[in-house]
Amino acid sequence: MRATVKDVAKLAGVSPKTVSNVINGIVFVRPETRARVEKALDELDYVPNLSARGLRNGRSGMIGLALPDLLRPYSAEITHLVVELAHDRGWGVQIEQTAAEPEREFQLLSKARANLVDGLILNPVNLDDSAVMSAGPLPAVVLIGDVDQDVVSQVAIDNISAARDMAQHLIDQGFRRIAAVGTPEVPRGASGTGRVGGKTDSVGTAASRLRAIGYSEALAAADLEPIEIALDRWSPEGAATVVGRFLEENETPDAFFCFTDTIATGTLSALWTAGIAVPAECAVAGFDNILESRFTLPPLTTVDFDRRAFVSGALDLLAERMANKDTEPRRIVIPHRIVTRASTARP
Amino acid sequence: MRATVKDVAKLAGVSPKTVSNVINGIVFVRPETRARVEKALDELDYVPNLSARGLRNGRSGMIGLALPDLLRPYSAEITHLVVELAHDRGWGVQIEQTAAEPEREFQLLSKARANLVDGLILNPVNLDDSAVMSAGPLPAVVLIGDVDQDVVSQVAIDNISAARDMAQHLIDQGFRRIAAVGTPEVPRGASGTGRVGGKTDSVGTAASRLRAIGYSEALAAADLEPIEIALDRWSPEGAATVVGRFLEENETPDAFFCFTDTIATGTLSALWTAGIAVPAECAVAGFDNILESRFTLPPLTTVDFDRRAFVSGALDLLAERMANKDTEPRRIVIPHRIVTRASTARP
DNA sequence: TTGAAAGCGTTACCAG
DNA sequence: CTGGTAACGCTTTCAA
Repeated sequence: MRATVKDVAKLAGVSPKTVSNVINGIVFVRPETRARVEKALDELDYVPNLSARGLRNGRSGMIGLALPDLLRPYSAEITHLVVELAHDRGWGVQIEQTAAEPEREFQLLSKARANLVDGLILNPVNLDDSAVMSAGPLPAVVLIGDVDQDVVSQVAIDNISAARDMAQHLIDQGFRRIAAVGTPEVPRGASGTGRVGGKTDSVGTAASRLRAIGYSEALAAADLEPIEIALDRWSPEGAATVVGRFLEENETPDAFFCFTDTIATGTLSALWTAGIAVPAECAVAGFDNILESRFTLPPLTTVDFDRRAFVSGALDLLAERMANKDTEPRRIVIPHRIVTRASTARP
Repeated sequence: MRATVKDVAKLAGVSPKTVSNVINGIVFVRPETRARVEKALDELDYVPNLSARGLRNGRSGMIGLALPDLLRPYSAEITHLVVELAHDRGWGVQIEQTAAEPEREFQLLSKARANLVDGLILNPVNLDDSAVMSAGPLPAVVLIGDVDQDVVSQVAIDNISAARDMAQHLIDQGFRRIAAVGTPEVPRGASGTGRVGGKTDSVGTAASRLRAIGYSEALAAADLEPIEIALDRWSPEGAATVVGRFLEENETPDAFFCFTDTIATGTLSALWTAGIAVPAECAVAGFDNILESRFTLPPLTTVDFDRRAFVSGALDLLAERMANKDTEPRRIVIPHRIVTRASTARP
């Protein structure tokens, strides 16, 4: 059995409270006593029971991180940073995946892992403002992504303008027939968004919708015809399949604007398979600037933003909410920029 | 304030025990009483406090997952599967990263997150058998990777023979000058295959050492000269830089055997930059068969193993240890195979 | 089948 | 500066 404060106290000849004081190191303890306690601590190889501590002071020292799909390199980058930066603050990270079941987001939001996490960073997919609103008394939550709501704090990039910028970059390069890959699966028309709880079908993720809007706006402004290629899931295999089929059935466009770098990976593969040279015959652009996109062939033009600032901002906001639930929700927008690489070089 | 069992009990006009019985659903409760309790549960939006439950039961319902570098797509795949399969067993997953500080592995091993996790899946890097031995009374731990020890349960692939098989595949394809990328950073001096004994300083990760051994063995058997390109970190940028420099200073080999697919990504990029065609002028092979390797240009020949079986095995072993700490440590070896794609086609 | 009470390991309050 | 004691919310003896 593991040693407890009582055991340590007994061995050191002090009370449990004193041991606690030594461990938490806030209160002044006489150096001599402290030494005795520390010796006992060491001797018994004392490890605090975090469940007990969590029960007592109402905080577990853990935060939750909920991402739609952990399989993607983008998720890996976010996870990596969250774990690293949370560690610096002394927090552990519990990880969850939401895409498998739509209601999971809502569950996490309303229960926050039943007090086992002190706060939650949620990258919502299906969630919209109404869902957030109706979640009842909220735990400390920060959304990462771009959801139109002001109930909880949020860190985001401006998806619409980023997509517009990228589409504009492609237009500026002289491309005319510019296809978007990764648009929502449902023709937009119903402005109402997907509602969580299984009542309405999802019409695509928030990011997907917003990027589609930015793309459309830029093309409309240049009087170009949009070409939308929908994807049910943002995976390389999905993109390769769908784009491959598109290439068989359609004239090759001047450029593909892929809504993530992962999609671009699949698109590059499909073009390669079809024997179409990039960028000579067709350009490709991505979104997110994942680490690997510098090493695709050719290297990928993409939308970049400071991921560390992004995650760091999320943790700041979370700390704020955890310290005081009554603070106004804040929103941090991280700037973005187009990183130009060979994949969109002028033919 | 959140509702507790007491509140629910009061509202339903029963005792806390009955509420507990209803929640855990093991003991028979009269349907009528059950209904009343469930109504109260619902009405008060009761959420159990997992810290309290954890304190009482001695189990938190969470496991830890510790990987060296969360940034890699390989880590994302493992994480994805662990979260998914652990979820099926009703476990939450706490995630940790170990590569940043070498002692972290040891800490995790000896403390297991101070009882906040019931078990730990650890992918060791620096750990060797002596470290495992000396960790003292062990929590439920399963190692993923290939460490030469039999103190704790382990799931692994046979790295040596997998690397040998891949090297042999390259030899069979007719390549003679075959370079390995990702070998340990050994101070050259020890005999060819830097074998490492118990206490010696680490000279690279376990996987790196074992793969180097398999590679050397195959080349030696074919009477070929090994060409080892060491890497301090298995990243695409590292590989691109080091291989790029290698290409400037040396004659291009017939093939690169990269010790991970991530390294292969960087290698392909370096070859592309140098204007060397793959596989026409130089072949490239990887290891792990990450999702993206089907979509590199050209698609990557690599070592594949059933990742789901791998993770599922790890969870089985962990469950075994958690249920009964006195069971013998077991070792599961997952079979591997070479997946042949265009990157190693005969010139 | 249900109720009362004890206790898991910590920390906080209040004495001394 | 330190010791006793209570309490966090839950589950689990034991009794009824």
